[in-house]
This record gives sequence, structure tokens and C-alpha cells, in this order.
Amino acid sequence: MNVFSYFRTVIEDCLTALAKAGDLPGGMDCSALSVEPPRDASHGDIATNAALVLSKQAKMKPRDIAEKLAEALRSVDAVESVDVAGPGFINLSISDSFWQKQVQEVLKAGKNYGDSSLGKGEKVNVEYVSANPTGPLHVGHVRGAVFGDALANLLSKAGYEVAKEYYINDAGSQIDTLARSAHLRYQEAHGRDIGEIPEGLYPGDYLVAVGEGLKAEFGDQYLDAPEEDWLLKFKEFASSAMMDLVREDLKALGIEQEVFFSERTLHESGRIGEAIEHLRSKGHIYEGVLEPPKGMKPEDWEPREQTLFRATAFGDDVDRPLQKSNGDYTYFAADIAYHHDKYLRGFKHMIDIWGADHAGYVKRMQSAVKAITDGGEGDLDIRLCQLVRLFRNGEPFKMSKRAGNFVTLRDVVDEVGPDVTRFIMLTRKNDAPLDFDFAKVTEQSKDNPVFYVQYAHARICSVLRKAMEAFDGLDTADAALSNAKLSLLSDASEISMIRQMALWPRLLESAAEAHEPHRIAFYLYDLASEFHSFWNKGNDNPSLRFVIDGDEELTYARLALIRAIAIVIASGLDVLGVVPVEEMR
RNA sequence: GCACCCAUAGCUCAGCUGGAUAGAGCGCUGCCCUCCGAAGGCAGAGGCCAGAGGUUCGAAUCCUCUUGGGUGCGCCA
Repeated sequence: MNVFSYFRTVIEDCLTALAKAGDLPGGMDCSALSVEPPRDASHGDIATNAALVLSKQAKMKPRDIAEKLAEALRSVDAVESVDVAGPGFINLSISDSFWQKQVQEVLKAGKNYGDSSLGKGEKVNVEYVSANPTGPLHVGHVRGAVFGDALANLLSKAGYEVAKEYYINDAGSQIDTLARSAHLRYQEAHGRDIGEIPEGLYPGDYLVAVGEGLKAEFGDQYLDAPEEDWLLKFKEFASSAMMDLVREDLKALGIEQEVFFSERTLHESGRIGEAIEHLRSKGHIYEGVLEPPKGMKPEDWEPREQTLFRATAFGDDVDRPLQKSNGDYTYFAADIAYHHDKYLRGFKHMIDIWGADHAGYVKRMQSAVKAITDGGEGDLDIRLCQLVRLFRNGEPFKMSKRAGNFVTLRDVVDEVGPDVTRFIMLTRKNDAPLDFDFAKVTEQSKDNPVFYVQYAHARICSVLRKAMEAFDGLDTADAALSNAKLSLLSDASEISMIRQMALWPRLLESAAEAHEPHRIAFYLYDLASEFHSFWNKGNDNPSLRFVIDGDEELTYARLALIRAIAIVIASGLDVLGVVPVEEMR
């Protein structure tokens, strides 16, 4: 149950009742009305701005509305007290018994607690990573990968039908380069000395295995053959080998996308031309000449007539070319066809995750989606992920791309593990740069949020184990715990912990709406913090410990409480794709 | 030149889509603990939310301008 939407309906019911009694006008628009936890705990549990928002419509002073509404709310069962504050806020204090009941709600719902129907089962396509298949994923891909995956999980928990997708950029000149690099390794596999890898080819030794594979596949038939004989075959072989690498890398991070969409197939099937014709039929395509960008003059710029998409009609700054001078389609043209395809597959909502260096591309893609979907009903949100800066013990990490020894995704995951990697990547807003220190992220201390959250979960598991030792035959299954005598949970810090826990459904929804999975990481930190602080109280005051010798009833109620906390932590970690641990090592 | 992103405590960052006296961690100061309920605890100081206007009951949040950083700018993907 979402406590806040519950009280929203309570408040709206009161307004309706007041309207019926003639104390307020009826049929008022309540859409701007908010029901939320007040920032300051001294303002009670729940605050609403109802009186302020309705003042104009009702043609009454906010305080007057507030007094009437407050009076009505006082007779609501779960409401302990009501007061009107400031310009007309209404603050509600909720009874302990209402909060205690939330523990039971969580235990009964389990991991499904907080799941929302916000998305109404609508389809959303989340596309992320989408790197060129020219080598293993490097560290720059990690953040987008984690972000996209967590966002997809988040949306699916919020009631959307989510597809996780990867667009394979296997049509460009990089793939030619890949094939040529592979050909070199193919020669090497036949025992030839290839010397230094020439400038412009990929030097990475991950291609050695590809060379071996090509040898096994084709023998020596292409050793001295002209490029046109083998280029196509080598492209296919190498890029598919690279995609296997990519998939393995992603799997190491716990990511498994269900659709891998090849750009090349768009070119081969004529789909790009179809998409352009579709746009042309709507009048969004023309042949024209672009102005050179002002302020910076490309050296080799010369006016040229080309096929242009009228992006300016959909919010972009300039119209965008769809064909290169050699007749090939531009990357953008293929991307239009790709997004058109997503739309035709039933995705009205699309989300792309890109690196921040592609920011300049956002407007044109969004305008294309508007243009190519019926009545502009498709919506494309593009989330940009900023750089990750690597450190070791505070020292910036040097890497040389030229030597091919860049830091790979696998380097990171192998060293710190997928859970730490994923959590840390989500401890910052996606559009803010992030520092990643190999030493700090694995440190077992309060300063490390991953540890702090995991530790809370592990501590709870350890308390449960301990309780089973202390009380013979104790049933710690959730179903049994939900029958605990929860009214015993009356200490202020117990209620405060429940309050924090009950924020989860609301937080999940707002994070989903905002497409901001990082909020979950911050929430989990706060929830863990509530738990740790209660734990610490038990150090000074033994009566606040979880396991109380000789008082099975109280122990049981506290077990129910912390078990519910553990469920919410695990549930949140699930969204982030992090496995909750049962003990620290 | 143009577009987009960013600017919050000394540092690193949150801030629930416009709510009340702006929060956390680190660092700093002062107390407490040395307990395996180990991988510390409690409290305190610290702010013109870059600056200036505007929108309204109400702005860190929305709009405009300025300053200062980042990214990108026709046939790369």
C-alpha cells in the first residue's frame, strides 16, 4: 500500500463530504493537490497543501478551508491529530497502529511490496549500451549499461511492459577496420610475422582469437586474396565474434538484453529507404543546401545539395542530412529507420541511453521520432550519462588508448565485482560526472554506501539467525512473522524506521516517473541508516536490542519489523541489479 | 557564433518535478566506547542555493538575461 496515495483518497473523500454538506464548492480540480511527507518531522507524518491549492477555486481564504478540512480529518480513524500551520498547510499525525500495520503489509506482499500500476501495462523500449562491435566493452560503457538496466527494472516494477534492447552499430566503416584488423590476425594465425599493428587498425590482442577462428573457418584461402573477396565474410565473422564478447561482458555485469538489433539489416532490407519515403510522403524531406555552421569553419566545407530531413519543423536547430555524397545513408538515417521499427513493434514510449558526448544528437533524434510516428504520438526520452573518472587510492588512472590497453568493463567487474560496480554507478545523477576509486568502493566502512546498505541487510539476516538460536523452534518465515504482536513496536525509532520503509512505494513511483534510478540508491542508504541507528541504540540500551532474552513476544515483533526492512532493501537492490548479501566477509 | 548539460556547506554530492527553519557523507570541534551487537557512537559549528530580474499565496526547483565550467556542431558511429 502506498500510504500517501491512501491518504490522498482520504483527503479527497473529506473534500467531497464537505462539498455535500455545503461547506465547500463541489467539483473542484484536485490535480495540483499534494500529499507528502513533510521535510521537518516535527510537522507530523503527512502534509497536504490542499487548502492552498483550492483557495482560488473555492474563493475562500486558505486558512478557512484548512480549518474545515482539518475538522473533517480529525474523525478519520488512522489520524491521531491534525493541525493547520503556516499559510494553510495541514499536518497529519498518523497513529502508531497504522504504522505498525505497514510492517504486516510488507511481510505479506514480500518483494512485490511497492509494485505500482503506474505504467498501466504500456510498452516501453529501453535501449542501452549499443556499442560498436569492434572490441570488448570498455569502462566508458559501464555506466550507461548499469543505468539502462536499472531503469528498465525500475519501469517494469512500476507497471510498464519493458523491453531491454541493444542496437548493434555494425554497418559503419569501423566494421571495415575491424575486418582488416582481423585479417591481419588471420595471417598471424597462419604463422606470418605481422610486426607492429599499423596505425588506424585495432591493435587489441582480443583479435588474436578471431584470427584463429578465421583460420579454422576459412583455412588459408584468403591469405593473399584481394580485399573484396574476404571483406564481407570477415566483417560478419568478426562482428559476430565481437558481439559474443560484448554479451559475455554484459553478462558479467548481470545484464541480459533480450533484443539485439542489427543496423546492417536495416541497410540490407531496404528499411531505411522505406522510412525516408514514409517521411517524404508526409512532406518532411527535401533536397537542399545547408549553411555552414557559424563561428567555426570546417576546412573542407563546400556547399552541397543533399537529401535533408526537415528537423527544424520538430524543434531541432537545423535540418539534417540523410545521405552521404557517395549515396550511402548517414547514421542518422539508419537510426530513424530503427526508431520507426521500434514504433511499429508497438513501442510508443522509447528511452535511449547515450554517453554525454552525443548530446548534440538528442534534438534531431527526438524530432525524427515525432515526425515518423503517427500524429507525433511517440515519445523518446534520451538520458545522457556523464563520464566516469577512474581513481586508485585518490590517484587518477592513466590509460593509453593507443596501446590498446584501455580499462575494460571486465577489468572493473573482475576487480570489484558486479554488485559494487552497479551500486556505485548509481550513486550519482546520470548527468553528473562520477568518480570511481577502486580502493574506496570496496572498502568496508561507513563511508562506502554499497557496504553500508549491504551491511544493514546482512545484519538483519544475522539477527534472525541469532534469534533462532535464542528461542528454540522460532518460526521466522514471513507469513508467521506477519502475525507478530506489532503493537509492541512503539519506540520512536521503531516508528521512524517504519515510516522510512513506508516511503518505498512512493519513491519507486517518482523514480520511475523521473527515469532516475539513482534515487533508489539514495533511498536505500537512508533506510539502512535508520536501521543502523536503531541498532546502535541497542548498544547503550539493551531493552532496544532485537533479541531480548526471556521476551519472545517483543523479540518476535522486532524480528517482523527488521525482516520487513530487509525485504524492502532487497527489493530496492533488485531494481539496481545488486544481490543482497546475507553475511559480510 | 549556435545548441545542450552543469553551478547547493571547506570537499564530494542529495534535495521527493513549486512547499514550511535547504539535507547527508567526508573534513573540522567537543564528548563517549575499546563492547565480537567487530568493520565505532553521539553532539556541534559550517549556506546570499553563482549573480540579477520575472512568474505566485510560496522558487534551490519554472521563465529571461549575465557570469563561470563541460560537451557537441554537413557526408564519424
